Amino acid sequence: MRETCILVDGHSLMYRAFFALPGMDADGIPTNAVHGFLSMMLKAFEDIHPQYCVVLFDEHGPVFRHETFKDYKMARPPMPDDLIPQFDVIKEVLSAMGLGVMSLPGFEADDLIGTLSLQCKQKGIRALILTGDKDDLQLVDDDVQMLFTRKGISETVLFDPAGVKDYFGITPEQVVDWKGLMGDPSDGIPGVPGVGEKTSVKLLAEYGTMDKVLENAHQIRGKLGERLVTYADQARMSRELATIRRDLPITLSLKDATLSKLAQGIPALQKYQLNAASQRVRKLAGQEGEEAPQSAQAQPAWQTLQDTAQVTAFLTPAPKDPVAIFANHEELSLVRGDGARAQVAIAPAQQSLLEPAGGLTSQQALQAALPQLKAGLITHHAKALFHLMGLAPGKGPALVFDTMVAGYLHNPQERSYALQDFAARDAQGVMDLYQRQARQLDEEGMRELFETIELPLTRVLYDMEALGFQVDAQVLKKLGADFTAQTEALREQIYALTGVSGFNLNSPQQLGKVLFETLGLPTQRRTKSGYSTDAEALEAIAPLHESVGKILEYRQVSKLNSTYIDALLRKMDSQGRIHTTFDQVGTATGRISSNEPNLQNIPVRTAMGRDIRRAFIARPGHVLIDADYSQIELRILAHMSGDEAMCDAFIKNQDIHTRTAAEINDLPLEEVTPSMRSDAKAVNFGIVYGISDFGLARNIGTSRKRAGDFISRYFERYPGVRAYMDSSVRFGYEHGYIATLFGRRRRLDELKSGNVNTRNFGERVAMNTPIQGTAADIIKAAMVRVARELEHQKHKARLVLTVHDELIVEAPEEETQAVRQLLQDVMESVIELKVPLKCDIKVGYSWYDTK
DNA sequence: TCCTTCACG
DNA sequence: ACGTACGTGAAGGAA
Repeated sequence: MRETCILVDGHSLMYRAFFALPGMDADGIPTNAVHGFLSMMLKAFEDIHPQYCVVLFDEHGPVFRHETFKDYKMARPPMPDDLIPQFDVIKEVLSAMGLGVMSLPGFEADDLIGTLSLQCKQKGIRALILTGDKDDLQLVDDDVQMLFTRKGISETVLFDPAGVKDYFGITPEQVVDWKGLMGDPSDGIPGVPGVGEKTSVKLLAEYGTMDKVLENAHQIRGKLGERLVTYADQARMSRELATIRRDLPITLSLKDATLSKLAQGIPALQKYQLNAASQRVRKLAGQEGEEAPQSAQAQPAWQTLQDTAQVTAFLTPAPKDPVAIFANHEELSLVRGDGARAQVAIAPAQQSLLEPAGGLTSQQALQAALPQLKAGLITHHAKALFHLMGLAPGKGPALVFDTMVAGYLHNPQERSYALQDFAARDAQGVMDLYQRQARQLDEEGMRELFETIELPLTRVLYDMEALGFQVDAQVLKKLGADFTAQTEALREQIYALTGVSGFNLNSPQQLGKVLFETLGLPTQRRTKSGYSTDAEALEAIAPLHESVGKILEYRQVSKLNSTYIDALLRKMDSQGRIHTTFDQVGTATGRISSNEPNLQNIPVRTAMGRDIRRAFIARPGHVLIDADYSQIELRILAHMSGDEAMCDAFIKNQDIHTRTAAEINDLPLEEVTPSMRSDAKAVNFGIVYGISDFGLARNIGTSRKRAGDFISRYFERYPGVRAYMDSSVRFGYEHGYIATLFGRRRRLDELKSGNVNTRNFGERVAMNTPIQGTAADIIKAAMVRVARELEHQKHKARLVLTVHDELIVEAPEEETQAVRQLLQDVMESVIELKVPLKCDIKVGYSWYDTK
């Protein structure tokens, strides 16, 4: 295995840690930054197990003017007083731990990192840069990776070249051009005023390099073009400032940077009362000592495979048992292609491991392994692995177990399902985890849910992602032009009507000032940071000033433009299709979510927004078939509560909102007015959410008392519903979790809280989750069966999207009738409840036409 | 990064 | 007395 040297940007990490953590001190010396710094560094040690580590610091000494541009940098904010003394503390501790600590007068940490990473490369050692500074992304290549800290100090992401491109939309080579254009105030780099992260990525995507951007600046329309011309020189200078040097007169001394003497730092850690760090160091040092002799005996030797033939040989004859594969893509699905390390463990008897090396990429290794996986695959985050393999739709190994999905079923509320524990971060670890989770699923009664729904669903979702949804770019562009014209006209009108021009309409803060201070309109609710300017607040004052209606309209149109037009156009592939990513482990209730782009919130409620659905189309010769469950949540409520009146309504196929209105107003169905039905509809929704009189009152705009009356009438007429809700809450208190009809669980820690609000929230969750979650179970089961039936019946039609209670299939025109029937039959029969399941099906050439 | 706002079920 | 409907993802501004 290749050796790894971690290069830490001490300056960047100390800043990150200082702002991320609350103040703390040891005998009057602040240590919060030291504490956070060590926590990040030790996390990297635990996860990666590097052999070497050097920490680099800035040193602002005499500067040689001819050597560097950096003394031209703008003034930076001064270092906080509490941070300054912490640098001496951290340097003392790091030196005591036997790690490398370096600085060079006149240079910043990133130049030292640039230089040392190059030296690592030359020695054949993998360099791993630990930093919170995006500047260093320019150093990333096949031998140099970067661990980037996010969310304060709690999370790191591993970047290789493909990961950089995926995440930031630019290549490592483009980083200096990118920084040059957008600047970085915290680093004293001016950039081009008015050009931020988004604009610079867009410019580089279009022109490739800064030089090309500046060459073509005069052709770029509007303010942006002007600024690029005016500030061209400043952009070029900024690029120089952002360029990291790799030729400083320093030498990497590996023997002065090993992790073998970590334990010697423990006294220094204790001196500053850094107890958590001290414990972790003890463990790291102890493990090293204990594990080494053991691994030489019990652990199988690594086989380094250089080409696909060796991979095939390694897996020949094809294993009779499922093969576990670990690929370190799970951090954020970011590390792909060359960067991903794939290991294969064959269970249970023959415990060999392999690691691709040399010119062999893990993608090639995985593809070579594919035909040999006849007994199936066990892995963590199979869907991402399928993408890595480039699996063809419907092809590939049987998925035997997915440890990420199993982890999700065990607790659907984890923030991340990345394999944290170092022991699990290899193929054997995945195999061990699988054994443990399989037992756990049995214990928790979720084996069937896992095997018949979630696991096969993974494959269905992969095929949907890979297939994508056809989009008509022309329709989007036309709409975008209309929207842009409208926003510009509205903006001018608003400036004229308010008498204030030039303020940023997208800023709630500035807008609030204009409406509530300049114009003196009555303030509505307040938010943490000022006046509330959301649609509800604006609607209340709309009659008082003509500008307010225009602002609402502006908001609507600019939202459509920024969220749907630009984003979707950017996501189209060469075939004009958009590939969302479905998150199977992202929601607390069991629903699937969709991201990058989110195709589950494409507008439908307003006419203007709904037009966007004209761009979502079927391929030539195909149609879209859209099937949605009618009132699935209320039908589930009827079933689970067994309430007689509610079941009766569905069995008689009555309109449930009309029936509810008739019940609570004590009228025959024929005498229900539209307004009564509308209120009853809100009550029905409220029931599913775990109703309160306050919430209902706000929603339908009535008094709290009247809302309360509605609710009591409702429970009088549907007594079974009340009994069911009570029993759900009681179950939650007794067991600490709540379950769906299919046994999916959600923990209810909120019910243990001493805070009433938290507990009330827990009770609402106890009422809502079984309903929302059962609906998710049902549509997931339907998806698995639909996909299976389409294949068995040799149809070419395929699922392309799911939106919670809706499935969309793209079908050849000639299959329309058959597939339409298939969808309806499968969806309505996927489970038999006390009331019928009903779905509505529409066919069209665009999603708009399936309304 | 956090907050506000708003698109969907 | 006190804050409230359930579940998501994305954009833009402020700091």
